[in-house]
Amino acid sequence: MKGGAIHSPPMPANVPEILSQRLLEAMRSAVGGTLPQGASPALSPAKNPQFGDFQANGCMALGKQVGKPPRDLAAAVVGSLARDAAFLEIAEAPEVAGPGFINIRLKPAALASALDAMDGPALGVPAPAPARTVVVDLCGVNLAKEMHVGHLRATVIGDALARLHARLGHRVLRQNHFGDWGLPIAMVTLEVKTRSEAGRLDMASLTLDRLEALYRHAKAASTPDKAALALCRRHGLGPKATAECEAQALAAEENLARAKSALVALQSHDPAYVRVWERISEVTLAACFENCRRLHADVTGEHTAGESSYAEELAPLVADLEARRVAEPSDGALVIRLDEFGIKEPVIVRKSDGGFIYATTDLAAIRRRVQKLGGEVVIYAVDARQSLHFRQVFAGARKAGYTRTASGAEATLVHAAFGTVLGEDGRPFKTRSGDNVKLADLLDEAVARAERAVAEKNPALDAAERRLVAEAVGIGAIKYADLSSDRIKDYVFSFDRMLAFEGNTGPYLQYALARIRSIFRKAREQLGIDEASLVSRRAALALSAPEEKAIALELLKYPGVLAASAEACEPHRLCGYLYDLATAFSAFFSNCPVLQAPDDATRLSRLRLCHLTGRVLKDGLDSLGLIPLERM
RNA sequence: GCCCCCGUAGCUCAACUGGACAGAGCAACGGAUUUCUAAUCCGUCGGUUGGAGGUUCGAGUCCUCCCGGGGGCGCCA
Repeated sequence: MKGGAIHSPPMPANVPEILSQRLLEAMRSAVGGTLPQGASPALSPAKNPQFGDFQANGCMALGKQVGKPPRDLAAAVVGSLARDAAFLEIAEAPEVAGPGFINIRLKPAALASALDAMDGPALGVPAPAPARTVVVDLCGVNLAKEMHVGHLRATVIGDALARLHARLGHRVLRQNHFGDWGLPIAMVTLEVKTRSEAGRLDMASLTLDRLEALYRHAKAASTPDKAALALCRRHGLGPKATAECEAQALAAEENLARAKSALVALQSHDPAYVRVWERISEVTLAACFENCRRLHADVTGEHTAGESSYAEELAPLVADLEARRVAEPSDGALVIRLDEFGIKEPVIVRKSDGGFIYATTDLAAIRRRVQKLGGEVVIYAVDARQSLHFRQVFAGARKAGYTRTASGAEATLVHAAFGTVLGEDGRPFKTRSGDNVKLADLLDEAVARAERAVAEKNPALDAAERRLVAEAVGIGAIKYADLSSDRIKDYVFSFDRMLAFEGNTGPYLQYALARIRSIFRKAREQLGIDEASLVSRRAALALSAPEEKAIALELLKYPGVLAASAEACEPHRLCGYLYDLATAFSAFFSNCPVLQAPDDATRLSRLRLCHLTGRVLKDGLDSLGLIPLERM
């Protein structure tokens, strides 16, 4: 979704809206005047077709509030609705069921006109009131490190949340919090610099693969092998082994000291170090942006703010905390106590050696995002293992006043935490040797598998299109698998399942859309029917078959699902909805001939259903960051 | 030791934030193709929602305790 999203003007035929209004009115008269705070008809699509099209559960909650039997209240509500002309224009006289449910059946004409009203540019999605600025923290790559499945989730989920909010009409700013600062970074910078100066490394042809190896090497060389040393001492492995261990420890200490001075050099902008560091950064980000491009995730340089970009802000920030006594000394360090937020663990903002740590940077990031970028909502798509860290930092920022927006309101901070990606053995997803799986390799394999499937199922596609389709299907499958289950839970990574064409998968949704597109190609070729004219002529919708009615009701849910999915930061809700819609369409497709419909009116009506279903599917896929396909 | 998250069909996952008989896909079994992509659709089988209490008209969902799994707990990011 680019720039400003599209929105509906106030809709004359917003059926759920009207039903809710009439219900609320009826509830008011049922209690004789004033409703208690928060009373709502709780109107929702019927859970089961036998209960009608919509159900209102509000009378049961109301009964509890006003101390009256819910069934009596519901009976009174139903009684006054049965005399309400505005209500009866769109629905049959409602019924009470069970402990106080109100079941509502729409009149066929009302269903058709609701659908017709939805077929505008916005697909029934209202403009937000008010539109907000939403900052989304996503991706979070680290310098000199390959992206792996953890970054996959942070990127895919974060990008989907950004798209969802943008689709609803909010102003969205993506922020890729790039880990490019700190001691480990200094280590690898020093390593690269030393090798390059010794002529053993060509900076121009530096690859991320090579960088990651150097990073590991540098890190190992600066870490005393305590385990080995302990082993030598405990088991008396002989003077030679012990001496080797001690030598390693000594060397590590020296290397660590060198890394620390490299960090100081970087911090004081020593050009020789900065040049190397910038090159490493460039190589890392080039790979990151290439991965994001393939992932169809909108993350580029303009969305990237390195930790280094906060470096100059940290000392003043901490001084501010100290001056205002938000932070206090503790064992030589400076901490913010968070007891008033129910958090026992204080957050350290300055180490006893005077250095800053990641919590300090995260505070600076919150301050920038809220007070400089104008974020009213800041969402973090970050691993659930950082839950405590974010609770601390959010509370600390609040205590410091960094969450106060320009208008004086408190920004909403959300940790959209996600679980771990597991292999099919139920253990964290790793290679056999225990290393992280490179994201790029994962994408390659998904695309290769998708290409084999496409070649087999649709040999008619030429090689170039097959390649494009495979890319969209393979990558889409991975993304959808990541988005379609509750993000807080761990999920099991399985190529076979995610690339299946049955069940709640990306390919299944893309396929449903491709079938719709195919119908319109044939409609044009064989019958000369143009999709655009279909809409402009507002062909009448006749919803007689159960499959037609089922799709119509499903379509009407879209705006509500989109809003709920964004509000809860849970893309899987939208996924589940799109799967239901695609399923309803598939049932329709096999039972209701469109082009071969019995008469012209039915054909046009069904074509409009296809058109609207296709639009919602495409809009939904766009909002999740999957690529809709004309053909597959 | 303290804190957080998770536990739903053999497997992988849902359940609109407290609503009606807990739903899908896979697997197993049985059907549907002169028709727009069968990459599909329809049906059958499959459940003490980890356990025990509690709250209420109503609990997979909220509270308490237990069991099991994962994670995190100032000076790494």
